Amino acid sequence: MGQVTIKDIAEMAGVSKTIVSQYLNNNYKFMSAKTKDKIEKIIKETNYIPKSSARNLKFKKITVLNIIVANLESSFSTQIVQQMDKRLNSEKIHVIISNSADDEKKERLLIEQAISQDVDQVVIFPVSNNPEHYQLLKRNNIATVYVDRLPSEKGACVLLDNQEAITESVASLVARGNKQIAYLSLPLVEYLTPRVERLQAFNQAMTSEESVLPTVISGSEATLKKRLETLLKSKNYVPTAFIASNDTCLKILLRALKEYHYHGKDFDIVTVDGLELFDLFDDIYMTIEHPIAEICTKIIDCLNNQTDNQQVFRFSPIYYRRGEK
Amino acid sequence: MGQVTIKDIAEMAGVSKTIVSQYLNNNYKFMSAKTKDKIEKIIKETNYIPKSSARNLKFKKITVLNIIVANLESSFSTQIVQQMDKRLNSEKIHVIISNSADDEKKERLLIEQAISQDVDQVVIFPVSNNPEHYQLLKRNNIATVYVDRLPSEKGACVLLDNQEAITESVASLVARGNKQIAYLSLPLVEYLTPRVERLQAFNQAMTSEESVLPTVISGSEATLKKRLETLLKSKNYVPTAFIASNDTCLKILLRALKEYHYHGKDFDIVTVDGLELFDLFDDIYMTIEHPIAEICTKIIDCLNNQTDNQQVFRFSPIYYRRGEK
DNA sequence: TTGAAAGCGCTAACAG
DNA sequence: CTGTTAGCGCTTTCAA
Repeated sequence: MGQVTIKDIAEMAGVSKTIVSQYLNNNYKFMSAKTKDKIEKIIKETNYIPKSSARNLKFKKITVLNIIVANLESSFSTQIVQQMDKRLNSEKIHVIISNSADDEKKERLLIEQAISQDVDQVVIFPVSNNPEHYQLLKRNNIATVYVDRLPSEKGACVLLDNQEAITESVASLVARGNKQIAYLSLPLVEYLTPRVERLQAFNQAMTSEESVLPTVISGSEATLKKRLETLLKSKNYVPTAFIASNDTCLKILLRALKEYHYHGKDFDIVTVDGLELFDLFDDIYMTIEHPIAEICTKIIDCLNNQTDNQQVFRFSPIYYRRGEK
Repeated sequence: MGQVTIKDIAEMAGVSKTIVSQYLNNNYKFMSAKTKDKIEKIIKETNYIPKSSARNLKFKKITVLNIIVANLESSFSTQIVQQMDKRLNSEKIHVIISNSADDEKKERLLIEQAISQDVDQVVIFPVSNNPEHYQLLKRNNIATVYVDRLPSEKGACVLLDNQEAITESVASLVARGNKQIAYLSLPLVEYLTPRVERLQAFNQAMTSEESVLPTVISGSEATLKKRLETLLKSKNYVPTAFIASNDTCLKILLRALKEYHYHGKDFDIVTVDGLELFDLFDDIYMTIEHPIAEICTKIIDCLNNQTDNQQVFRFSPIYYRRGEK
């Protein structure tokens, strides 16, 4: 008993495909109650589910939204995915998720797959600065929203107000009397908007804080770890506060602090993302989170009003401070 | 410039659709070099990408694998997803990910969507014990592999050897001289295989350890937290060791220990999953992980030899012990 | 109320 | 080497 089709249902019900099709589209007004019941019964029995690929061939019936994340392990990504999925996935909209794994080639493949699968909407965490990828989406009339990173192509984009987040971080740390602040970042690739913007904001904030000594440490995970070790070992200068520009940096920092038995020595750590560690380490003075619900609302808005909303939208962060709860 | 189709390409190249179709299927043997070049050029220029929905309508061309996870935040799930995706996603196989969010209704919807989208293979972390859901997959000839939980329906299933994992945990803790061991679990719903099997293994291991006093604490996250607090506050009896039956329990435990300033008081914690916290807390004596690569190999094997492999496959855990590295 | 026919984008026989 | 034709599963005119 291979795939059952509309033809089978029609034959079993003793009607034509047309009637069954009407039934499938909840168009009962021309149908006798008897016919309707009969079709309903047969569909139930056979577990018939129409193929959306066939339905969409001539007339678009089902909207498919493809969320392409760059990193399945980042909490920001999974929160966006979960929220979007929860709000949108339904009989009418199918939400499918893909993972580009921070790989430019993979991203290209996924975009091509999206097009070939006749996807209608894409929400993407871009991993390349190759405009060609994104032009493909546009050419195929796919409504697109970029998340977290400014696209090389004109389009709707949502991201954190990085400037505000870091400015506030510095202000908080200074207000608490810190004179030596270290800033941790992954490699500063030019098109990785959050990294670049956050560091810029840090440097800018520092220019007006003359009494504070800043240190910037950046590099791959391994490099970052090494540099941090060097810093912590050099007994002459150890910062009193750290800014982890994302949760990966935060974890590296916490490991290093533990290894050098610096835990409990009263540091002030501020981090962007990584809220789940907030409750576990007193050293984390403040965690900065993305306003997920708000961002998703805007994403949905942009998907539906693609022409009006070809801009960049920045969102004020949410601050979790120690003792506030 | 809406969707460009095979017809457009054929017209632009001055040939029939057939030739273009042959080109698309890498079937060049009947084609003049000139024709081939012309088609190639036009496809490049127009960024034409054929629709797999149309290709698959009559003759199956592209395989679609749908991974349905129950919890996007569990590291086991994301690791499986990433590994599977890395190994399989290609021109010939599209891997799409969905999230049932531990919701039975959602799972049903996703299964129906998979069928309607003409998915060929499903890898699912089941969330219900409703056999009907899974029969739907079978009826539609979808190759299915269940992960982590025994299905209510006969089929291929891969999961951790929970018995071995917990037996080994207890043995380790006892060998280290622990006389009071507390076991933490989320609610013991009957069809949540890992929870049930692990607790059974714990109870069984305890029957042969007469000198050890076991405590079992289970419940929802909130309940677990409360019970743990009660336990830690009652100064008369505090365990010397804990077994966290998964990473959610581990986080609750670590929070509770911190809140009561028990950190650094030399507990022995063993946990299933949650390796990322291993380096951050000395109290974690051992972390038990799933052998992801091995499991994925078996999943792929089962997908491809569906008829031979309708059994349950259990995998020996990987143990990370403090000081081993 | 219902059915026949055309067509969506694509592939594969089969003719030329 | 290339084109014609039929058909995949479904929806929608349009006619009965």
